[in-house]
Amino acid sequence: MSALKEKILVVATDLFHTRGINSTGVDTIVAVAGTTKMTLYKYFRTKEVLILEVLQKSQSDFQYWLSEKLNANSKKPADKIQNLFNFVEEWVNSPAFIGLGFIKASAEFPNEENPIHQLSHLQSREFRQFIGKLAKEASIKDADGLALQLSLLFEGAVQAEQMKRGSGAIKYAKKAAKILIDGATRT
Amino acid sequence: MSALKEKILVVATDLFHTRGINSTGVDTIVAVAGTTKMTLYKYFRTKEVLILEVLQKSQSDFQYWLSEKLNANSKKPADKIQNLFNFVEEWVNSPAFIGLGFIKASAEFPNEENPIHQLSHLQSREFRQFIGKLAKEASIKDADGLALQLSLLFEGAVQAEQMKRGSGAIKYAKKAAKILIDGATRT
DNA sequence: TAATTATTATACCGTTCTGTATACATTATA
DNA sequence: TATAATGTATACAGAACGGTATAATAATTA
Repeated sequence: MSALKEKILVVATDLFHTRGINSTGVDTIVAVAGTTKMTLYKYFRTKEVLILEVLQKSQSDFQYWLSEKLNANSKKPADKIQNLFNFVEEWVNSPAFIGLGFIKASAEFPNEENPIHQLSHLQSREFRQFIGKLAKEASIKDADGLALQLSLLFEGAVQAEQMKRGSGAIKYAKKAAKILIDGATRT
Repeated sequence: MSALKEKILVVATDLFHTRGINSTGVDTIVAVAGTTKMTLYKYFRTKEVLILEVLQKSQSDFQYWLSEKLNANSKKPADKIQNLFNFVEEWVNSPAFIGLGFIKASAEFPNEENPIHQLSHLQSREFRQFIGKLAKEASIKDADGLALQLSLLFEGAVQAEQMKRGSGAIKYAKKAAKILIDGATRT
């Protein structure tokens, strides 16, 4: 990928999160990225395409980071699901944390027929399935049910943290997750 | 309150939720409400003031409805906290459900110095304190901790439901809430 | 009825928005 | 060195935005 295209993606990601998507104009993006609109529109046909690519990249970066962390820590399925929120906490507390793209995007584009909303919804579902897979590998009975509950805690905590940093939400989400996981494991 | 002012508030509330706040222009609001900009700007000094009043009304309406339901059902504190998510489920599944205003507003206005963001944050905190009061009255040890956890589940479930209606999120949130409440009560 | 108030109708201002057209400069490649 | 691709600079079109000015009309109250 072109260095300039990547720069635009990085800058747009940051601006979308700190100022909102609709409130960030392409003029601002190119100014901060140090380039021009002509170049931006060469790599991204429309602003909507740019938004979609930003969402894609943010989510795949996060999922990749999380998978690597989990695999590096332990190969045992039971450990993986137990460690999930430890790494989520690490992610949330890292300086690079800027929230979850698909939460904000789905709020700014509530129309279910909007491609951005659809992608957000897809990403939310995919992350839930990722947790579901962890739960199934750990031989948890109602794996999808637990995955849904953990994803609610996850999204709720991220929501709380992106509303106010250092809210302590993730700490209690972690405790709640442990209770729910242990309860589902015993069953 | 003037009938016209109320009509504008109702219409704006609906449009903000179905199309997003920034994506809804005042021209659209007055057209749907069947009035003119002159009238809108008579009752609301700026669009920002209109947004703030919409948020205020939505949240106080919901909180009032929930309090009434809880009080009508049982006066025992232990029942109240146990029934919380039953009524939340009723609210979410009602046709009138359009989501939580402060979640969307905080996403669209991420700047912490923005009055809309500040109000959203305040409302989120107030609702958590409302749950905290229920927990304290039910003599739960770590009442604030439980309140935080329940609010994460609540906001996560509402977030999921406003992303896709009938997602079943609230059903599993209810189950998770019961586990967390029972766990905190036994302690 | 007269005076006041509420509401409409409409045109407009200045700004910002996405997206494009045109011309020029730079860099890489053959 | 010639050719092609990449990027810059700038101006602008067309629409939508929030908000205001002015004048006319309808409803309320004294």
